[in-house]
Order: sequence, then structure tokens, then C-alpha cells
Amino acid sequence: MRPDSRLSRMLHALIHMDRLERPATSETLAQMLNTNAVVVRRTMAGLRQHGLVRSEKGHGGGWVLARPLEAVSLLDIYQALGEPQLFAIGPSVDNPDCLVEQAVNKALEHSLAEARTLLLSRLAQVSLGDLSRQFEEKLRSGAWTLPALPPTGGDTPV
Amino acid sequence: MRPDSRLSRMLHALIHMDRLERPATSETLAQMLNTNAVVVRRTMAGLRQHGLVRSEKGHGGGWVLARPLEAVSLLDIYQALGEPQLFAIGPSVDNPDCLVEQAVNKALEHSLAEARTLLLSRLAQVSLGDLSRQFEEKLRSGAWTLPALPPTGGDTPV
DNA sequence: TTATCACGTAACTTCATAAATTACATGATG
DNA sequence: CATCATGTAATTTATGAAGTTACGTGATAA
Repeated sequence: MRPDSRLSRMLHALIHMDRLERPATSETLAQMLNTNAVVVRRTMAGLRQHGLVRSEKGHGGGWVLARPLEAVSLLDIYQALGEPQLFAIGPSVDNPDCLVEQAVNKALEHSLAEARTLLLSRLAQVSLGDLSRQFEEKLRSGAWTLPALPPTGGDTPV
Repeated sequence: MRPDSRLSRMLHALIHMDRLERPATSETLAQMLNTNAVVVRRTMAGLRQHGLVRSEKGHGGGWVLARPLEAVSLLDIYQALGEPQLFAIGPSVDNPDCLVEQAVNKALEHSLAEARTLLLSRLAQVSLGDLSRQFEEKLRSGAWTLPALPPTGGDTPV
């Protein structure tokens, strides 16, 4: 099952947006995310509805952050995306009247619920500012030396 | 994303198998699980390779438990199924050289790994015997009173 | 005022994969 | 040796994220 990458993609986009002077167009973000501008707009729509970003039409328009990165947690983004399905495994609904199936599903869902609670609490504890700082740290520590590029200086990578 | 129901289905099947006198055919299990006998064989194959069940061909053949339910945890079944993908969300691989994407994915994967550890430990703590007892408890407590069936006695449901 | 830019959104196609189905082979029982 | 039941390859179906096409709306600039 191919995992839903929308959360990761939006985090990626928002951190880039924070580093740009001007609004980022859907086309620009689509190139960063190696996808299509319509996919960007569609996914960004939820964030706009939750007041995390604003959009502007026309010349010079695009997407801008509505809050500082420090004030946005990974959980905020997850929720703004509509809280997509977390788990790739789940209960069966083959014979809902069967008490065995009910007992199995109850136990399984209980374990899943615990894992979900832990995961959401972890997402709540991490801000986009934290991620941005970790990115800055990578830059400072020389991590920009890409495999095929000896450290001859030059452009910082995207 | 439709969740993978194989874990739930196999738990369901194994508990029923424990209550049968004779080997359960794939066809019988398929009816319990509202699916196809080939799906049952394919899914059961992993459990056989891990020594959790045995299969017998020919007349009177079918599937039998190779261990008491108490000696099998939900984690055992999950592993026997090849440890299928747990999460429906995951990292993006749009621009692997991008340090922002790397930082985002690292943080996300860390949270996911913690949730995975918790979930697997919970699955390890629950045995099929526990589930079977919970099923028996439902039976005893009158939970067999199905919506359309007043408690007039009669057959116990599947 | 008009051309261009950029978002908004519906409708459709593509892609991946669990699940289901079809087909046929192998082995065990009566 | 007919029947039953598993073993497994190959194919089709179903579902939803992702991608694409098309067209509409609003804002800016010339």
C-alpha cells in the first residue's frame, strides 16, 4: 500500500515557503515537490481553511504562511489535511454479527487506538520551527555535500 | 485507503478453528470470512511457514492449529503475515537530495517508529487465548442477543 | 480595458496493490 | 481411481491517492 505522503509534502512546502521573500506559487511548490500545481492547490486548500496559510491571486500572488513556523505543530497540519487514515491495517467487516470477529476487532482497535494516541501526541510536540532548525543544522554541519558533488563550494542545494 | 484486513481475518479464523473438532477447510473458513478459498490459502500460507498452523490434503483434510491459542500472540500472526505495512501515512520521496525533505522525513519517521514500537509491544501482550476468552465472555453475558432476534434461545450464532 | 497571472474546482485518468477470481497441478482418502 | 482439499501462478477487480485536463474567478500590470 503506497503511503499517503500529503503530510510530509506539506511540511516540506511550508518550510520552503518560510525561507522565501515572496509568495510561493503553486507551480513553484509543485516543482519542489516533483508534482503538479493542481495537487498543490488541492492539498493546500485544507491548510487555508484552517488558517495556516493564505493565498493571493494575480500577479505576485501565491501562498504565504499565516503564522510563524514555531506556532504550527505537525499535528496542526495533520488535522488540517482532514486527519487522513493513519493505519494501513485495520479491522475486518466480513461478518459483523460474529462475536469472534467482534472480539478480534475490539482488541485490535484498542491497540491501534493506543498507538494513535501516542503518535498524535508526538506530532503535537514537534513544531515546524523545530524542523526548520534541524534543516539549518544540517546546512551548518556540512551535510550539503551531496554524493556526486565534492565540497568545492558553490550553490547550496534546494 | 482500504486497510489491510489480513491480520484481523486470520485471528478470526484461528479462533474458530480452535473450536472445531475437525480440520477446517479453506472453503469453510472462506464462508466465515465472507471471501474466497484461495484468499484463505494464500493468507494462511505464511502462518504455516511460521509453524502456527498445519494443513492436510485430501478427504478430511484442511487447516489445524499447530499450537494452543495461549501460545500465540497477535504479534506472532502479524509477523507470520510478513509484517505488512503498518501506517497509511509516510515520508515523501519527491526530492531526496533536498535537506528540507530529509529533515521532515526524519522527524516523521521518528514519530512513526515510536508508535510502531508501542503497537507491536501491545500486539505481543495479547494472545489468541485472550481473545478467545473475551469471545466466551460475550457469549456468557448474553451478548448473543442479536438485534433482530429476541432472546428466545436456540442456536448460538456463528 | 485588456492581457496575463495565479488561485479554485470539477471531472477525468493513471497508478499501486489488497482482494478476488480463474485455472490447473499435486497429494491424500475412501 | 474418483473425489476431496491444498498449492500456486496468472489474471481481473476494486479502491483511493495522485496526477491531469479544462475552465472559471479574481487581481495586477501595461
